[in-house]
Amino acid sequence: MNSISRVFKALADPTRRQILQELKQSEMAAGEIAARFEISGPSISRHLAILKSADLVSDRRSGNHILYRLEPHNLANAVGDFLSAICPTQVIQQHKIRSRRRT
Amino acid sequence: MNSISRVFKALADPTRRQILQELKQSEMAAGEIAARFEISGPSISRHLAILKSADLVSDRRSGNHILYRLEPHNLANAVGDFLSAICPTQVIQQHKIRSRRRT
DNA sequence: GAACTATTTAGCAAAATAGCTAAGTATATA
DNA sequence: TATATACTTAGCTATTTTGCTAAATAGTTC
Repeated sequence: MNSISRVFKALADPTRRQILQELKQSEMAAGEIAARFEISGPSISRHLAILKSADLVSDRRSGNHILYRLEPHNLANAVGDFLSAICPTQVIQQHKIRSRRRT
Repeated sequence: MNSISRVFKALADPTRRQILQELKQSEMAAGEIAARFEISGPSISRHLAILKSADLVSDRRSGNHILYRLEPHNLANAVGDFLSAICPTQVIQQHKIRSRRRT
């Protein structure tokens, strides 16, 4: 599966999108993430593996914990490239994902 | 299912993403779209229904044909809102989905 | 209205997805 | 080294998704 497919597949699940939201604040241990959801630890672990394989998060071990961190560049690249390929520039400009109007 | 979920589910399939790309040029009849893919007409018809239920395309009848049209605003809104919610402004600005640098 | 064209809907099979529990791996600590 | 903690991997089930063909619907034309 190619990169863009992995990203959009990863984003198709609401739990995974929510995990990304949680990680926006700061990196978190897998267990800490799991504690914020109703579903089981192993299920969250699998969601994290899917997010990681899409390069939307990265992980690192810290002692007994595994810390997950959002990788916003990869998210912005994949999704942004797609948007840019589909939507006329004008539409993107009209939307608030634009950067500041004047620099 | 809510709007954002419908959009991301719709975008999860590569055939559907490609349909959106094809529609970027101009509106097209269902059969004309189907002709560009290997898969059967009924399967394309279902993909179109999914894209429509996510408000990513609209359709209108013209005589014997049903013409599908890209709805880029809905695409930009849903995906853009999500990106804005997850990625720091800085990351979005660095990416080319930003609008022109200076106006 | 009968026949033709364009498209969708129905019904089915195969594959993918997401959930669970149980078992395995890795690190920390007594 | 034994035990505890934190996660992941394996193996299973239920559900959803995607593809197909056949049948139904909508509009056009003779």
